[in-house]
Amino acid sequence: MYGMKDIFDTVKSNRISENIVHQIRGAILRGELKIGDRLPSEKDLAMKFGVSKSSLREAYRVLEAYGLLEIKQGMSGGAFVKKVDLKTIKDGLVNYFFFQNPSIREYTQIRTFIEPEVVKICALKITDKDIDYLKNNISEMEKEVDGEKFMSDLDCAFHKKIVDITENTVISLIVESVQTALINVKRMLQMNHAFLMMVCDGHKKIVGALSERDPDKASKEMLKHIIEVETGMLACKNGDMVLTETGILKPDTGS
Amino acid sequence: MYGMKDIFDTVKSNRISENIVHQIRGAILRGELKIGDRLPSEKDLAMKFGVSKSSLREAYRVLEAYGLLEIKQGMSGGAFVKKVDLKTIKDGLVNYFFFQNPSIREYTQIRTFIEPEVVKICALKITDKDIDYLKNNISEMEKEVDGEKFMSDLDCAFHKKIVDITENTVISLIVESVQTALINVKRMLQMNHAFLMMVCDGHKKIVGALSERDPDKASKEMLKHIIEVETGMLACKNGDMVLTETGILKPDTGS
DNA sequence: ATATTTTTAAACATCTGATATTTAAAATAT
DNA sequence: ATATTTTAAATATCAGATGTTTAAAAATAT
Repeated sequence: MYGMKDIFDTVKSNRISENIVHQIRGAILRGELKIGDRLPSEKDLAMKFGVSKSSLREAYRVLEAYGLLEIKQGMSGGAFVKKVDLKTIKDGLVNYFFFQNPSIREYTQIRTFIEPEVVKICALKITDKDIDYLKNNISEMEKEVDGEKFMSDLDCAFHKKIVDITENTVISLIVESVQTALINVKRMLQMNHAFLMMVCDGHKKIVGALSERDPDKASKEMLKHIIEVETGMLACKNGDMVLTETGILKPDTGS
Repeated sequence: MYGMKDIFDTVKSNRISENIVHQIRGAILRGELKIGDRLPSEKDLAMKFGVSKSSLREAYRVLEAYGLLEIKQGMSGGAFVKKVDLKTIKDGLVNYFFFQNPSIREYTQIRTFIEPEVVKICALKITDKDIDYLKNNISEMEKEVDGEKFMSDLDCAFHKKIVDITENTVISLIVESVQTALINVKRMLQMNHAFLMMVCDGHKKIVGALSERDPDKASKEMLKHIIEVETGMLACKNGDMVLTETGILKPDTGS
């Protein structure tokens, strides 16, 4: 008998709500319930399942937390099957990374693997309209070199735009998520004016290479930019420092 | 006034439970609540917040769905702050990818960016014990070339082991998640014996290169393996086919 | 007829309070 | 000491009442 332990999940809960969550999620993932479908009202479905309203409500809440349902109040309201959106996933990753607390190096490493390749593809597919968008993004950024909060959004939007041009939903998800997580790290650091100028400059060079439709040049500029950002972030905190659970920066005393 | 819309999130709900979720999640993410901390009992906290038990219960349920809390019944039970685990994230991604329904190409592309680089690092850090583990994994796999279900787990474990050697939590998360998502696609296809043999063969060559501590060779073998798997999967479904919402394979009529 | 306002009903949101079940610890018996 | 039983704290579930939201229907005014 080959490792039975690997086949079955350990049963830990017999909660009614979990059972219902499992059934409804299963129905969605099997395609029996489609986007926009309206589930029965709490009262009706509770009756049908033979459980109390509260148990059913909890199930609906969990499914809503998963991003699988949208629950609307009022007449012709109810629970509707919904496409899971990126925000749900990103929020989950923020929660995950909070405890994982990856180093700047860890974030940078994955970026150096993906984004230089992404921009290569991008150089071959990019349109003039896309280039205008990116150029506009940079000018907006230059106007805002003092407002870090706006910068973060523009920085995200820049990298998001580039990755979206590849039309690969998996890569988009990953790049955007890493970007979001990194922004959260940046927020903790006090980025100075020089850093923000450096970011703008890097973006300009990338767009320059993209305008020339030069994949290799774009790739090199992207790699340089990512490394520069890492260096800048590390410099923003003299010595090795880590983000602690209290959100305060303190020296990394090693593990 | 620079684009106010970008600063504030649109307020959509005034639900009590959501407010509580927001507060508790915030306290965790600010580090005011740490792993293992026990929150007050439902009754007590409901009193403290001045809300009903049911509203508080819903909040606890949602936080549990996020993976931030573990709720235990019985004496000295209650709600405990918990590190978000990988399963929570993976399940979320399964939900997300179900609707996104990426093509095999999209999965393969990201793999070709990451895993050949990962295995390079791996070649420099791998220990003899790690190699034994990988070799053992392959022999297990060879024993099971007929039991596809077991194969999937072993296949995942193989790639997981390699990525874990890099000691980069961000990359591990991504590789494992893509792997899991891909396994779900594979499950829908009827993988034949030849395919499974090919996987084993690819793994053997990768481990061979790793044993020699040859990063470039390992990288090339990994890339070859990934492309072979893609080709094999595409071959498993004559013509271009997609995973539909009903879980059935049908010809991709293009978009 | 058209536009505005009011009413209405369906559905979720919240509250109250009771009962059942689970579980670890404390008490008891062996 | 060990095994068993009891107990108490906490969640799980249920039932039913009341409040709030919301879109559609009805009534009203223009």
